[in-house]
Amino acid sequence: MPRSTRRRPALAHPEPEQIDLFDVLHALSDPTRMTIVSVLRAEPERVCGTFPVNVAPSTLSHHFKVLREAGLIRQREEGNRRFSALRAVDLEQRFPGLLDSILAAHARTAEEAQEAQEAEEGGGA
Amino acid sequence: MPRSTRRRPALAHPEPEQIDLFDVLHALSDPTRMTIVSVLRAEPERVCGTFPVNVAPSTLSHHFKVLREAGLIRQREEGNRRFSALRAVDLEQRFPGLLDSILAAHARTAEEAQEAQEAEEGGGA
DNA sequence: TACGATGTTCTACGAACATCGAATTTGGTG
DNA sequence: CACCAAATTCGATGTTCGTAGAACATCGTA
Repeated sequence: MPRSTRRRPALAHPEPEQIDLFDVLHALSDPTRMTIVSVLRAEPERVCGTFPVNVAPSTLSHHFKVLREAGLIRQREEGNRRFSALRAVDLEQRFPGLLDSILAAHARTAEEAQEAQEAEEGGGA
Repeated sequence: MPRSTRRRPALAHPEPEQIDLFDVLHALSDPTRMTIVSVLRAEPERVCGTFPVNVAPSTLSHHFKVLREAGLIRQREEGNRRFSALRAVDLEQRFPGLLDSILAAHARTAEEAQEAQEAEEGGGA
């Protein structure tokens, strides 16, 4: 019996057909969580502590839990670290086109925010 | 100066470019509001009190306000009644494909709920 | 074994939210 | 004018949410 694995309770992930639309929309209605998902779309996996967000570790842990229980990300443990990955395939199967259109909308919003910031720095300072 | 119109303050609607993605997602993360939007997609306009939702009038009024301020619906007054319409064109311009994919996802969810109910009535009773 | 790093759980708190009932405003109609 | 209908605003209530600090668990390593 392996002693070094699964000491903590296994991470709960909903099955693809159990993913609830309202949970997904609620999860993505928070900027911090949207950032996490957005970053995760560009790379296969990432360690929890390396996301570009300004919140306390406990808060970040809470957000990961919300995303995981909503079915948006999958988390696996490796030693001390925890890797997160976007469940893009499962989400595409469950709600085709949904994630893409939301992330596209967010990318547009992010562009605007950046342009506004540049305009402020250039003209306001 | 017409006395019979615009006694109450004009209804506030955000411009298309002011529509915020997080406001939209949050607005649609509530089942009652999702139902309103879903119904509104199928017809051009509808009177407030005729939506198939089970909440008090004051609660419904609150939900309409959330939807309106998020930019999802447009409301106009006609006499005593208030008509609501989906801002499909504005939303498509602001976030292309977003509303369609969300409503498609909701339609799929609604189908499942109906099937589950039928299965329960047929096999469980 | 002791220590540091990573991440979680527990607890708490203020803000926001969904809900309702009562009172109010407005408009149509007898 | 009196009354009713439609919808809102206001006030209150209980819940959920986002946040952070403290304590705890786990792992790798000196």
